[in-house]
Amino acid sequence: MSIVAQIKKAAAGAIAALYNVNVEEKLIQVNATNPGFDGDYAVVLFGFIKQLKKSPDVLGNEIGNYLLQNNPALFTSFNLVKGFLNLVVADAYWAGFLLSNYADPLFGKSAPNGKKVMVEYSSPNTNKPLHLGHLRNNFLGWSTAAILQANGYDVIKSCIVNDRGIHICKSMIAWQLFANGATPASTGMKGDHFVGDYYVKYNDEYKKQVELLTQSGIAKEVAEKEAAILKAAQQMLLDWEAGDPEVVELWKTMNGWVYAGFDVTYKKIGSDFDRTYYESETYLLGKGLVEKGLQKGVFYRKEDGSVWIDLTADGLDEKLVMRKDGTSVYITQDIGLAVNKYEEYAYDQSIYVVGDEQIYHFKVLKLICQKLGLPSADGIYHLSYGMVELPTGKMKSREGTVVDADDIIGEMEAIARQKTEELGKVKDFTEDELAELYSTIGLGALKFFLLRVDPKKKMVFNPEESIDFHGFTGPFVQYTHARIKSILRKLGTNTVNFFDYTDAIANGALLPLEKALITQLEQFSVVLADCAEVQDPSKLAIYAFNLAKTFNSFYTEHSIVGAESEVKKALRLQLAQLTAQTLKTGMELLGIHVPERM
RNA sequence: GGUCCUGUAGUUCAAUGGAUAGAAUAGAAGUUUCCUAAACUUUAGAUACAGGUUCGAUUCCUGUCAGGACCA
Repeated sequence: MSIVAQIKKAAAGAIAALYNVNVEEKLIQVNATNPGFDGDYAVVLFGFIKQLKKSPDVLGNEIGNYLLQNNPALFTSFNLVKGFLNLVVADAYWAGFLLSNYADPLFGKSAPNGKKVMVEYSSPNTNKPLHLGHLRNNFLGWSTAAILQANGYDVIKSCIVNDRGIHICKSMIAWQLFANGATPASTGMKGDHFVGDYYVKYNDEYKKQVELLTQSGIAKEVAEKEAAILKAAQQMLLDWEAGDPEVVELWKTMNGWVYAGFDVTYKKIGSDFDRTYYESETYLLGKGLVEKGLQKGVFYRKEDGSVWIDLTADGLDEKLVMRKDGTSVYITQDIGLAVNKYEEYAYDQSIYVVGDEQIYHFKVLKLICQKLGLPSADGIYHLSYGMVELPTGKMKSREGTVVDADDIIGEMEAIARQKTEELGKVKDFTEDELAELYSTIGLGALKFFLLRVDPKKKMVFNPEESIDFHGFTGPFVQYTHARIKSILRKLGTNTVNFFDYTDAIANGALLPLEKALITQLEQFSVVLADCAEVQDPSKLAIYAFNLAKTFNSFYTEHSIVGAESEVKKALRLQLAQLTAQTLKTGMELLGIHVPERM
């Protein structure tokens, strides 16, 4: 049990014993004692002074004395500052904690809890390569899945590929018109970039055609609908839906190119999926549910034949679920897919990692599923994240300000190389080892940068700052890990006698930085559980950074090799070992590797 | 028109209703015969505005202003 949980339990016990009042442990506030005051953790008393009709001082003294008498192994003293009961935790307790955990490879993680969670993330369109926004999605989705898994959940990672629709038809038509049979192989291009270029070409041509039509006196709104290339793309979509063999063949070919490109990027960034859905296989799924909804009276049909649901009573709008021509809309497909997923996996929760522009969409999705009485409904959860913006504003593909995923990864690796060469610390590495290190550092910087911010908030990607490897960054944490591993290699944990030194740890034996490090390590499992509960990896990134920072201060101040006693040497070595292990676990859960040397 | 989100140092980000609002970076000043200086130490600098609830508000409520997203 964490120290905070133990204090809550002990405080609740004290109140029950002293005043015969039952207080829920959850309602007892325990904070870290502020620096400048004596103590480790503080029980906040304000909440009880009314209920127990005692002044903070009287209450604090009574509870403090009771805690001391009944938990002599845990607390050594207390003090009162205003309404805060500051408790000093015994140094021997901290030492005992360290001794029993320093060698545990599963430190911080939880046993299986029997709950099944599906995490859907990435969900690319197949008409263009991935960009920075997709990276935030991928990193967030992968990391959330990993964190849930570490907390005992059975996790299924899934992906829905938007492989059909007007967007891919636009690339297809442009390829037919302009490519002269060129392929990724013939041009030496990565498939997703190749297809993306034809999507750009489509838009250029479309603009040109609209321009020409407008000049010939046609109104702009009409021109935008009548441009020949748009008509051709729309026709192609109809042909695709009708199963025209030639169109389907081209569609398969071009999607194949894109997948080959995506595979390279996914492998590079470490995104993987247990189950991949394709929109071309799921887009008809929801149709049967429309009939069911009509029968149940959840949906209604308008005069023109279109089908709607009225959500105004829930503060939303009326929402179209089927067009008058009988084709379904996005929301209908999503309902169908949700049902499908539930039938396949019987999940407790289904998390959708999707941008915050779709908050409304997911509200509607969940609500409709609930009204239809689907068992898949209540587990639906939209993990929304904010857009990634540039200092100049939003990324706009039309203005060419989109940061390409492959480009930015390449840039980060190049900087890692440059920096590594400047410092010259790994001159004995082979080419393969160097390449791996550059990838570890470059991707580590990028992932950390995108994950260190609360997912819900939009964030600004400033290329100049983001490529910094100093301060609150991935490489900072990686460097701290490498440093510790260097010490462990030199000292060799086998050569040190790890005797049980708890008896030798008198109160006050731990120096401030030793204690700061050990208390921070003790919080790891709590932080990890909290990350899973609120589905927010940024807390883990912040924790890892703070832990590394504390270690660096400790490292500068106190020698491990030249410790003043055998007890301190063993203790500090274990501290270093557990810190390295915790940094590694934490970073791996963010999808970031930590190097042995850098 | 309606719904929702966000406003914190110059900048990018923190802070379960709790003590003196933390970091990073940029700025200023330092640290290497000593376990990796991608490090460490010191320094200056912020809660958009106005009310309300509370023993206590960056946090909750109302309004204003600013930025953003979505629905038809």
